Amino acid sequence: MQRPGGRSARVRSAVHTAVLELLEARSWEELSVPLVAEVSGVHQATIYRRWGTMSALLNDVVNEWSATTASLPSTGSLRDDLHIYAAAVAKSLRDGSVPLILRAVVLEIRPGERHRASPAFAERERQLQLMLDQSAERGESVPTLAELLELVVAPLYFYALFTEPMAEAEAARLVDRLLDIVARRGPNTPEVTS
Amino acid sequence: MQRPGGRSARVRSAVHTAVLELLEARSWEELSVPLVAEVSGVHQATIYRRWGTMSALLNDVVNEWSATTASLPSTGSLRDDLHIYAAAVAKSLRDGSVPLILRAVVLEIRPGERHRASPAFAERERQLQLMLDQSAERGESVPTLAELLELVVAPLYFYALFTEPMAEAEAARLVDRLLDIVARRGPNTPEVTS
DNA sequence: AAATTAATGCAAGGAAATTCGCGTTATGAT
DNA sequence: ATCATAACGCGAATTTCCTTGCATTAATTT
Repeated sequence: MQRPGGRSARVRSAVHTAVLELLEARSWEELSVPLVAEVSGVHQATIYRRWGTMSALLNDVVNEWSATTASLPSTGSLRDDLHIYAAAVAKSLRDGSVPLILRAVVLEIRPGERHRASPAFAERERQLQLMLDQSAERGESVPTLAELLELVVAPLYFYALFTEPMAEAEAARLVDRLLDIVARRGPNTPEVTS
Repeated sequence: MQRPGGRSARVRSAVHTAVLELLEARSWEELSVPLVAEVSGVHQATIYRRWGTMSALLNDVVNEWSATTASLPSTGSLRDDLHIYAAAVAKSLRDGSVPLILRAVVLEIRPGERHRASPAFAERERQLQLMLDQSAERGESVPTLAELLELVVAPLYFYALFTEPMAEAEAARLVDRLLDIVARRGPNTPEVTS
């Protein structure tokens, strides 16, 4: 019989908060369970028993973070929705802690093991597909999810990881290019590729 | 007075080889200096003295690897060059050890510190810019470096990191889309943006 | 509110990682 | 060939990380 409420929830929250604080303040390699224990006020043994490894703890933090991230906009116009979404992603990627969370996701990749999308991204993709579907029902010509990922999301993450996070204005440029391609393909939406 | 040759070079090579072996064989978090020492036959203390941390060692391996990577193609046709390049990147991203090296690059990002492109990428970008310049001199209409990065390189890395590495055929699709955009913009190359 | 028992705290113990002192090897200069 | 010393090997000391057994707290059931 599990006991998710009360003290356990408080401990979980304290540990998560401490991890996020440390991710912003210290460098990656000095992040450790004993440090998190000290900052959070939770005992080491508790953290080890509940999460096992630093890596698993990071993964939990990432899932929590993605779940509580603001939901997608729904203005009735795909163009507006995408602009808002792209700006939000660009902003979050500039916020400091998010690139570090990204590193946690990257660390979860195991060699050999064919890794599906990390949970954080799976949820995001589901929401994006929903946005596209709703737009299609309104009769707009919509890009595919793959196009959205490749032309908007991928560049945002690429720059954030390897060079400098994009400015929000630049992110808008990505959306415009995507919609430009879609528009040129034809305003009347053909059959959806099954 | 430094002594880069002879034994030092041999030690460096043995350690690098061991790291690459371990990156392919074991999971990320069981990678450690003592393990590298055992596999390479080089003493722990030597590794600690020369590289300091596992992270710094990984960075060194990455730089070495990028320096010895095959140079870019030069067929006389930008389209062919790009297809070959994209296929090569896609292939290397499927090869197992390279995604792991990618992680090393990502891990080098320090909080706060405004990170420019890592040396490995800076060199790659230089080579790509050269390819584009040569094509422009031949009178072809060329994309900008940013366009090439955003439309071809970014999706390749995005998929490799967060879902599944792309197949080489899919990579070709990215190149076609890029060239399609460039062609529609006008076959006559305008002034180069300074 | 009494009872049951997850979940945590605590402290000691063991395991792994990192550093240090010192003797040895062999590179590069003379 | 000889010399000075950078770089390495070795083993021990030290620090840090992780585990384990037991006592305590408090969430949940009755």
